[in-house]
Amino acid sequence: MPAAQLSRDDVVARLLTVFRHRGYDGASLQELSKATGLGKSSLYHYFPNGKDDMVRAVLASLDEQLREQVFAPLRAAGAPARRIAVMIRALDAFYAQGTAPCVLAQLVLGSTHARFRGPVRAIFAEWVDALATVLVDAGLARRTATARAQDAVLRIEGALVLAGGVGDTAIFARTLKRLPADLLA
Amino acid sequence: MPAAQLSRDDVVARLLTVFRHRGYDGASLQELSKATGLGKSSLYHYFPNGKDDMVRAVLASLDEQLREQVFAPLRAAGAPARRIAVMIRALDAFYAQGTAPCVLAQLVLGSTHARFRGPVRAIFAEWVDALATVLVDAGLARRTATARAQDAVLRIEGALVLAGGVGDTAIFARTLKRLPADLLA
DNA sequence: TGGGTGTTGTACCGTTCGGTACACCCCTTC
DNA sequence: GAAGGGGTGTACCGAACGGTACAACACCCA
Repeated sequence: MPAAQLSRDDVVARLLTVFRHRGYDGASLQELSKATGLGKSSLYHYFPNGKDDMVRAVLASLDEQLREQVFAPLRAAGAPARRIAVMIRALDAFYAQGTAPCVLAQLVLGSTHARFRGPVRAIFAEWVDALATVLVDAGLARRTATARAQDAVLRIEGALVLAGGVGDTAIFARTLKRLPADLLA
Repeated sequence: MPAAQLSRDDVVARLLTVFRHRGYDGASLQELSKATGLGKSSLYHYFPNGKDDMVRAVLASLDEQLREQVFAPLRAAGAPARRIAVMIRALDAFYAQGTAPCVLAQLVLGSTHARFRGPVRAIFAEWVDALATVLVDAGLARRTATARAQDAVLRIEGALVLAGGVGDTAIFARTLKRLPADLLA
């Protein structure tokens, strides 16, 4: 029950936006505090181990969010193309049309890559697996399905980097748009 | 003329390895000092504006390095497939088979994305342009050539992220391997 | 009405941060 | 061998860092 009626989920969501934009090292307690409206003492009340705990909470929340918005639809019944379309719509929103960085990429690069390896790896693995499931359902062999799923995930991550790098969000949009055809080809 | 006979280029190269692994915020002067063998005072002698100058030197060095090892071969005469192969060999070495992060991605994400936007954008743009040139030479229309060139660059960046994220460098290797065929298809 | 619990602001801790001042040292050049 | 200047180590600066201690608050339940 934080100050301004923020639920724990809301707090974690705000932490996410700081970490995804600043990275672990760039996210200071001061900024985290301002973004959540919680003083340092409250932050440490909810996250006793400081930034480390905050990132873990962010990753757990992200995992849950992706699970219901992306992985579950991907594994649900229905036409493969339709299931992929659901994922794409969710990703477009989550990454704000390519303007918002991926917190996973942020954590993989940087000095924290060892510390959060487990949860980060789990999310990526689950993502690839869910996507591969669709492709298997579409008739592809498991091996090629997995390879293509990896290619899709890696393209999304790369599109965020390149779009940010050249300042052209159309790159992200185009990458998303081409995904279904390339996946199901 | 640094302490241990390091040339300026060697110093910048060592700065690059720190920044690519730690990011801007994660790279402390202490680590930069240790990596180069230069004391803080010497570092500030060569780079009067501190980390900012160091990163600019790193980007300039990277630009030059890519120019001669990647962009020039890409634009040189010869069969398109051959030119692309040269690029791929260079990238495989530069990214240490997918184990070393990209400093450009590091700077695009993180809190520095505005500060170094210019040089980062220039490098990405030049890379895409050089690659598109090959594809135009191979007979593709300019528009499709550019789109495919962007796709290739973004795949490389994404492969580095995903390979790091799941701890599987084979993802990077496979991505590089498939590039020529996908590019020239 | 009186705990008790969860939550918070304030003040503070030691450390490290990026950055500076300066004396010194070596090596050249005359 | 004196003068100069590039290069360096040492010591230091104020600020910000991540993190803690603690007293007071608000609120619920008895």
